[in-house]
Amino acid sequence: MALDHAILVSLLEKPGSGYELARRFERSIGYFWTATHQQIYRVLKRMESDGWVDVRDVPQQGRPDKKEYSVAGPGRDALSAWLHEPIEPESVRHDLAVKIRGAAFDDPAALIGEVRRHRRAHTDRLEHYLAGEARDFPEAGGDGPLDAERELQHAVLRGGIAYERMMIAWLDDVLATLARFEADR
Amino acid sequence: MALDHAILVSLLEKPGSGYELARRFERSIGYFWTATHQQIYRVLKRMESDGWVDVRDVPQQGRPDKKEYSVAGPGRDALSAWLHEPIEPESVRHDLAVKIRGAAFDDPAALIGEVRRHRRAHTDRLEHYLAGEARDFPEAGGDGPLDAERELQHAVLRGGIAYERMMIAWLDDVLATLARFEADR
DNA sequence: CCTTGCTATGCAACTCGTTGCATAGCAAGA
DNA sequence: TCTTGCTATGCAACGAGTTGCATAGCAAGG
Repeated sequence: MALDHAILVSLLEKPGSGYELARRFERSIGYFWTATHQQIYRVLKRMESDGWVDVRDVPQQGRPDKKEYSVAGPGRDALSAWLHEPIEPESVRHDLAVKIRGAAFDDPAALIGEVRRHRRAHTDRLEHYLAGEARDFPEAGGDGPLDAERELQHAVLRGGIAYERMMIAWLDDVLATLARFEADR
Repeated sequence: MALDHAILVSLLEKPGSGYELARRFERSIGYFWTATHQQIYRVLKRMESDGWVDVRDVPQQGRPDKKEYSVAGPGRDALSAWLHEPIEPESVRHDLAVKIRGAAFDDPAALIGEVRRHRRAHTDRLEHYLAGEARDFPEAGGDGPLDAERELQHAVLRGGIAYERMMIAWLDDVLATLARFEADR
């Protein structure tokens, strides 16, 4: 149940409403954890009734009021406990890999368009990450004072960058493989 | 609902029982798609009643009888239809990334052990993949006759290998980052 | 005024995935 | 003989995640 913890981390980084959290899950946090607004509202409600988060009604002008959530003591404790217990290395799920192996029983070359589409999605994400890195972490290598929040966010972002680069290279490999079947038909 | 399709692909590669499928999902298929035996039995039952797969009772000596499933026409059609429709690039879920960002609000250096554990899991998997590659795809580069099933399985395996190598390098990066906080406390 | 569109929150129903438990055949060793 | 352990299948309950829908405030433009 790491959605709870992902929300707690996000609220520790910056308190916000369910709506704002949902937007973050489309961006920064969402790079390694996805969630819809439904899930988020439900979890926030549960965490509120468990005393993990505090709520504050924030009137706004020009837009509807919002409920701003922030992490309370018990929520912090729950997060800390989770951080100190081991978790299983994640299990991966790649629809595309299923498709690639399945293509052997259909028309391999027909997959080329789909793989190209995915490649484009990954190059887009990579560019997005790199732009974010240039914007938020400009002092590359300049070892200033240790800011845990910044340094660790940067480390996670570097992971995202490495992942996208790996995927692009692999999809090129797959495309080269598929091309051999195209020449064949 | 790609579990259906993952099972169909696996049965096309080789017919088998629910139990055998569950074992494959711990190994080859499981590298990019996980499933427990419960899920598998449930899906097989549904696909059987939908006519996607055929069943055959296979008596065995020395062990309990089994039901061997194989893909029927409608199942093949369903797979083919899925192969030809676009899918969304997968959404990733990395508990460990949540932990790393969360560690900023706890004790970063306390994560070192956990990250090392994950690194070990990934080096183990990498070695396992490489052994499988050496065993099943020895003729590296030797462009023999085009066998779609083999070539595409190999391409997917290369993806797994690239993924593990990327993860190991990134976890080393994370460990170096965390080490700076250890020196600090 | 009316539509479109963004912010903001939520319910209900459903499907997918996990966990615990149960049963049963058979082999091998203590 | 009794236990352990692997093969083989399955039910029941629960929790996580998805999808469709609903409501409402407010702004901007046609």
